[in-house]
Amino acid sequence: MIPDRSLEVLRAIVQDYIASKEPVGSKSLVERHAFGVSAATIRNDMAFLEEEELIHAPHTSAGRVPTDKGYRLFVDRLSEVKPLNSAERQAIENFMVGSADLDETLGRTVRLLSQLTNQVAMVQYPTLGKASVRHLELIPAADTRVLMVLITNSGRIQQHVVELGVNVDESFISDLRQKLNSLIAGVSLVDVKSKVKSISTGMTAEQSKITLVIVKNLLEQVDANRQEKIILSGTSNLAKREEDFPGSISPVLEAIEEQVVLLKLIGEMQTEQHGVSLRIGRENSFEGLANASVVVSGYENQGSEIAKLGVIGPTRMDYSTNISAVLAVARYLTKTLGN
Amino acid sequence: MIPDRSLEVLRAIVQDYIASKEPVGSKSLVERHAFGVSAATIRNDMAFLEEEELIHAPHTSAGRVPTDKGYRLFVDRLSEVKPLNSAERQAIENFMVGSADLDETLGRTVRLLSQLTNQVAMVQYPTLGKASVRHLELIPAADTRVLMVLITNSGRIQQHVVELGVNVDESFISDLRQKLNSLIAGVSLVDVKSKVKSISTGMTAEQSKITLVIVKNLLEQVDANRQEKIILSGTSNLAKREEDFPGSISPVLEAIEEQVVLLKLIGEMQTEQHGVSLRIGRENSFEGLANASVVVSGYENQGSEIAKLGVIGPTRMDYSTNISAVLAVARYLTKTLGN
DNA sequence: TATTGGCACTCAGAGAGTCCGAGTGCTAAA
DNA sequence: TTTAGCACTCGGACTCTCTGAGTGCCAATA
Repeated sequence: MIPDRSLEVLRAIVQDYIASKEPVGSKSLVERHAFGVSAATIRNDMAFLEEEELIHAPHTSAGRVPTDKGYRLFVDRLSEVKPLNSAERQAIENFMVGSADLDETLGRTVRLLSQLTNQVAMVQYPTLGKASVRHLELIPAADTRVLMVLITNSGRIQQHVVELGVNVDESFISDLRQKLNSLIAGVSLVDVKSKVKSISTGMTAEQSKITLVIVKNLLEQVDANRQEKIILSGTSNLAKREEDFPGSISPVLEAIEEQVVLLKLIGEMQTEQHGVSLRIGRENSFEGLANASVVVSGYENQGSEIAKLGVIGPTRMDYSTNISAVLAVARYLTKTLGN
Repeated sequence: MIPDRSLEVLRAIVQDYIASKEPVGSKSLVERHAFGVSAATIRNDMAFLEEEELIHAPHTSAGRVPTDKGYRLFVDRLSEVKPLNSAERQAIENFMVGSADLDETLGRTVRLLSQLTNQVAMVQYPTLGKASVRHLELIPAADTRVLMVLITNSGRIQQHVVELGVNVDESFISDLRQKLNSLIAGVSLVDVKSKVKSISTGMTAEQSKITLVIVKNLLEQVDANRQEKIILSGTSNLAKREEDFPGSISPVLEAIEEQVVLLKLIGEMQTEQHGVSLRIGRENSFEGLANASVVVSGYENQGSEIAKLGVIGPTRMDYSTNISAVLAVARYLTKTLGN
């Protein structure tokens, strides 16, 4: 359908455009690439590519710029994943060495990724998955409220305020805490539900009611808020690439500031080929990201908890480099979290 | 020293410039304000203000723009703190109602503040202060590491990875945890040090060594990392005010992305008059914030833990409004945290 | 049929020139 | 001390022109 040489021309256009930020014309194309044909021939190919909506001319007497569709074809069929150079691999090693708890590891990871790619980097917190309960703490807060803290053996800490509706009986809460801990400490999160099933037997109606509220919230913690958090780094890289965002970077900043938006975005993206998932320009369902591309890959925490990380940048980004950086960091994070 | 009318002229210039974003000239000044004198007189006053470096002309035939020094005089002596209107007060009420744990309360606060001011808002986490220990958890992580989690009665949770240097004996760690908890649970943070003093008596040399490492880290947690965290909101507001930042917003984004920079900045700012502290333009020691102003106020957590919150925006910001918003939100946060 | 050289055409952007008017400083009179 | 008057300045807006990179098309060529 699309002749080989036309594809080569598309690849050359994407590469040159990414490098120069200027629309690329037929003449400079034949100068910089050894096609073995004349500029006129290239022009025919370019006319064909334009018909296919893979490239687009900003105005009559300008060169061509890849469309979203063009970038998509490029990453799917034309680009090779470029292995990291040794300096970059070294940077990863240096950055991650001596990593400590989950928060810090993820924090370092997101900084690393933004530095490697010069884009905005994001890392999603891992899901609960197969982790087990380490400790459950109940802290009476206000009159009718209790702060619940759940600590898992993978080092994750979740907290939530439970509204009881009645005044807190501190000693009862303390008993309940001990009882709950003896039931679920060391128990895999997925098994918590069955363990706490009959906890309220032998209690007064009042106590039973409070217990049920707390258990319900505990199960919500275990079950629901799995992927609720994303951390970002390198937001200022957006401003440096301002010229790549027609209009303003404001909508992009707004989009990435909203955890909800990012989580939805990441949630929609299923890993495709090469282990990465990619949204180019208007493929993103968010208007604000119409000029942005998102590269995402998955990582694993201790072989079971899985989440995603990636970068966000202008559609005019260096896909090969960014894809390989995201992949490498995802692999490295999986490895770091594995032990 | 500076005649009254000249001060009035300065006030008018600041107000008009904030409203219009245009350098303001003598003629438009007399039109919009009832000075009772002619433009020529105003021009004389303006020449005087310029000599005092309170205003500055971008070029010969343009109007005048306040300098940092001019803004400083304005906020110190000329502006009145403008009380919030009822819609704004309503917004605060609505926003904070049903707030729950510390994280969520601060999260809501920072969003509220950015929405009220249309600037970048920041909230610092409260210091440990007079809180007391609720629970200490020790979780063996890797071979030689232990994850330490400290929960206080104010709902704050701190975690830290402790490197022991030797392999972890799980049962010993478990014993140690119980021992520590029985010693310090319910104890005020400031008293923790004396309580754990002689914990290692009766232990083997090996155990004692491990214990000391852990206790050292515990005390560090209690003592050191008091004000280590700041949360931000409304970063995209910067991009909307792009024209107010000559050059690029990139340096500003960089500065606020660095927790260290923000913490240093906030740390340097001691509350001055009206209960707020203010840095205008180059008064900030960070080059990247040369065109930015920072408004900060303090708030209290349960009458003892104190921290700061504020906004960052262009020097050409509406100081009256922002100062009152920061003050109101700080007061409201103190109230919310009080119970 | 695919490729090529040639050619007329297009048009954004850079540069030069002009003009306008808001704003200034100065001076001399009130 | 204030004011009216006036000459002067100069950024920004506007127009005009020119240039050259780039295009599409066509007829000749392999």
